[in-house]
Amino acid sequence: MPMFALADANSFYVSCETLFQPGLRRKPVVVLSNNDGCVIARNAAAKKYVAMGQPWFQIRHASFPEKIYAFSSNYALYHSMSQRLMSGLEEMAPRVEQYSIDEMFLDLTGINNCIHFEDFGRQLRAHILQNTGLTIGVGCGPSKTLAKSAQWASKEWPQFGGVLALTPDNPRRTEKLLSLQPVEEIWGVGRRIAKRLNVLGIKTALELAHTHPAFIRKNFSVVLERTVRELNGEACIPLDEMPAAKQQIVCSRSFGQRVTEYNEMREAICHYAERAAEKLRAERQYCRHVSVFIRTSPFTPGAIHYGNVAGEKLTLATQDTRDIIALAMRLLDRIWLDGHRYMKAGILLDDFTPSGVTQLSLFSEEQPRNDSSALMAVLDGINQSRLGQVWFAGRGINPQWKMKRKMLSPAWTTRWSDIPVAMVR
DNA sequence: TCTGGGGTCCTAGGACCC
DNA sequence: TCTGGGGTCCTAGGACCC
Repeated sequence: MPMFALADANSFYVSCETLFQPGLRRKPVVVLSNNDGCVIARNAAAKKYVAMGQPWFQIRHASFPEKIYAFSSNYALYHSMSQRLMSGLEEMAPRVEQYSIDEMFLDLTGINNCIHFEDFGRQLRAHILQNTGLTIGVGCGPSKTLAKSAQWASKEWPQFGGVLALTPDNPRRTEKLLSLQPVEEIWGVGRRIAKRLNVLGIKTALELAHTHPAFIRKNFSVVLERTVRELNGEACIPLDEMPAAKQQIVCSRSFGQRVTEYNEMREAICHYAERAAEKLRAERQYCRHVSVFIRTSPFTPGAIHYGNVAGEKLTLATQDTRDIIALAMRLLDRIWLDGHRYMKAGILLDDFTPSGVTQLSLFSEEQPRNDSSALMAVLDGINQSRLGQVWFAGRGINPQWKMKRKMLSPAWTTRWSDIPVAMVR
């Protein structure tokens, strides 16, 4: 019988911030999305005042019984803390799957020959706390979905001390927990599906578990059918140790202020194209398809919302920034309309192949650039060295539209000049 | 004034083939 | 009355995740 654990950090982004400003730990703290747009993480103290996804401008001027501390997202810090967290977890289990920036599935099959699952969970917690300063929750179950449910419960009820195991030898306990879990809290059930299930009278995880899989498959999908089976302890979703190569790369951003000039938009698209090409090379892939999209804000009252996307296939697969910028510029020209106040734009690369020269068309005039890989290697080498930066002129210098990050914390763990100093008297 | 970014998988339907 | 059947490939859109 397989056994999975899910380990996940408590309010990860906020914890990363308060780790270096411990005085804020018990105060309400939130982390904001890019451009300081809306709330994407809250600690326990902030949960009673602020909803997930709530726009910051609504909160900033509202009055609360306590001051709410806000940080712009600092992904350099979160990534570096994530790496420490993940290597700490890897040390404790032979087979693991990193599921998100702060979550890891661990294969615990057979481990109960030596130690109880919950004792193991407590060891895991202590190990991570000591090595990173982060507090994690641990849920165990015979399927990934049940491990997720256990982890949800470990946070919902503090008396579990952040560790909870659902095991086949105690089915009553699993039933009890599932009867208390609303369907929208199940892993794989989002708002839409939850609504439809509620209409059918299925409100709790236990009620979903007791619904016939064939009925679910017919009326919903094979995905939800799998969830039903997983809730019944049947492991349908295996541990994925080697995540497959990416199938698409997206670079998109909302602007710090609206873009109305064509030249500004060109700079932005050029910048995103550069970033996307860099990511593509880091993945050691070549792409054969590029799309560009631009859109206005759907929230502006009165204004007509405009959004459009254009895509095109490349004759030759490429990972050369010059090819991707050139095509992106042509695509932008197809969808650009004067007179709109654009809020967001982006580029998407897909249709990947692991090597550049696939099959040269007999009649194609186009030939691959022979200096490409050497030049790109030099570009990436300089930019990764952190000693200097080079970029394509089309991106411009210090543009108006760049991201707002007014409340950014220092790069505590990734920049020498920002390393915290301990004062000893 | 002000509302995130980056992914995955599945399905339905159209185009096209013989 | 009744207007084929079966297959593949591609794309757009919808659902989900953090």
